[in-house]
Amino acid sequence: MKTTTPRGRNPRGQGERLRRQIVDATIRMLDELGDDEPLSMRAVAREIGVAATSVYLHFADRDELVYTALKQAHHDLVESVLQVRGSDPVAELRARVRVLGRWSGEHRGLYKVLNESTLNQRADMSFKLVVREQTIELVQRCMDAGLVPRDDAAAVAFDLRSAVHGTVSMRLNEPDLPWPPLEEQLDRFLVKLVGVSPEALAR
Amino acid sequence: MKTTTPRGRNPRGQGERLRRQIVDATIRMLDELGDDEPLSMRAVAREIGVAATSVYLHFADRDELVYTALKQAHHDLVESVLQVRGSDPVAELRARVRVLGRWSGEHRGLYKVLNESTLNQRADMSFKLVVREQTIELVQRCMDAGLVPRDDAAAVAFDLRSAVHGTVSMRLNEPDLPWPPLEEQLDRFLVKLVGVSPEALAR
DNA sequence: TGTACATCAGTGAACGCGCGTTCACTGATGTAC
DNA sequence: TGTACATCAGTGAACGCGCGTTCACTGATGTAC
Repeated sequence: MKTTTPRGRNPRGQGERLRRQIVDATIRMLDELGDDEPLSMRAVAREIGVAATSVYLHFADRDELVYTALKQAHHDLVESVLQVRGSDPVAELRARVRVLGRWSGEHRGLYKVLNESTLNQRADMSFKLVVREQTIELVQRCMDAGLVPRDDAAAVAFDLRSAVHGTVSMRLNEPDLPWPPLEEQLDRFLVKLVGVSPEALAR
Repeated sequence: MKTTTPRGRNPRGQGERLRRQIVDATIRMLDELGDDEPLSMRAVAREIGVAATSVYLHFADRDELVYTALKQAHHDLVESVLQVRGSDPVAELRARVRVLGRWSGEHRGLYKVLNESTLNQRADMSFKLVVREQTIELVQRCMDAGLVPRDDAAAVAFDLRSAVHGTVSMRLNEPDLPWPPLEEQLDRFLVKLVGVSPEALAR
């Protein structure tokens, strides 16, 4: 689990490299822990083979480090979800939901920390609002294209996000239970909650 | 926040009283913390005005205490959800979902610890399966009574539980966002995911 | 009725640990003159 | 070309803290004889 490079001092002007290593290690460790509280400055430093004090060269305190790492991780997630394109708004919505589902399975701990850690109450996580807005907009586009019944896009998007988050959360928190296939369930949500026609999904 | 009774030694044969106090305090503190990791034996002892060592008279270690408290809390929740009756299966399902929603709002921390703490992966939380089974059974009764379209009851129940858990989880984790009314959303879930007719809910 | 003993419901001091954070420092590399 | 100085990228020792857990103990109350 150690970082690849054997640690030597970075050349002059490259001090930011350590910063990147610290953030990467923090993201990795948060993903393993699935919680922010038990992540320690000392453990991060140990992970990359550096003195604990060196972390303070780049981050004022633990909170700042964790916050930076989460923002970074969330940014990467949003990037991969939003870059998805589809032949029409419904296909795009479906693809996005699937990418989110897959990401959550591949980054179980990060998903938990981002959405369920107590940090949500202690720090400003407003960067998460993008997802909310993008989902509403995309649902609206589905309606505008006449692909799903016209309705309150914000409410429909919220219902969809709730259901998707709910099943993902249950799967992550009790990974040992025998869960039914996620993608089929996501399709049901699109059909039942958004009003996508089953034929549109079969295509 | 302290326990009511000023602490004196319990009379002979009443040693179990302390045990109850410890569990109650633990439940209270877990509810405030919304997480099991930061709960300490010493803090529990402090809370009820007893030596830290006294906790060990009743619990072998921290895990045993937390586990006992959670089991207790879950039992209380299940009691209150399952005792709900309705004039027909649909009314009953709706009432149960509402009770769960209300409970989660009143015990935000407990709901989180029960459903989202890492304890789910470390301890045997199989007592939670009752809820799953009862929901399936009730959905099945709704179908048998011809009140909702016949379908795979297990899948429908799972979809419903996902959606309900999802919205509750989002609301709990970001309590400061301006969430739309919960009960209306729960009704939408009943209509869209289970197939309850809107008229049945209007009654 | 008296007394030795057992049991019960706790207590206080101590252990070793990992933690966040601060402080004064080191030693290589570049820069001004 | 040489050298004093500044800057950069770190380090090591130390602080005080709260924690889980163990250990030997205390002192009131009941019980056998």
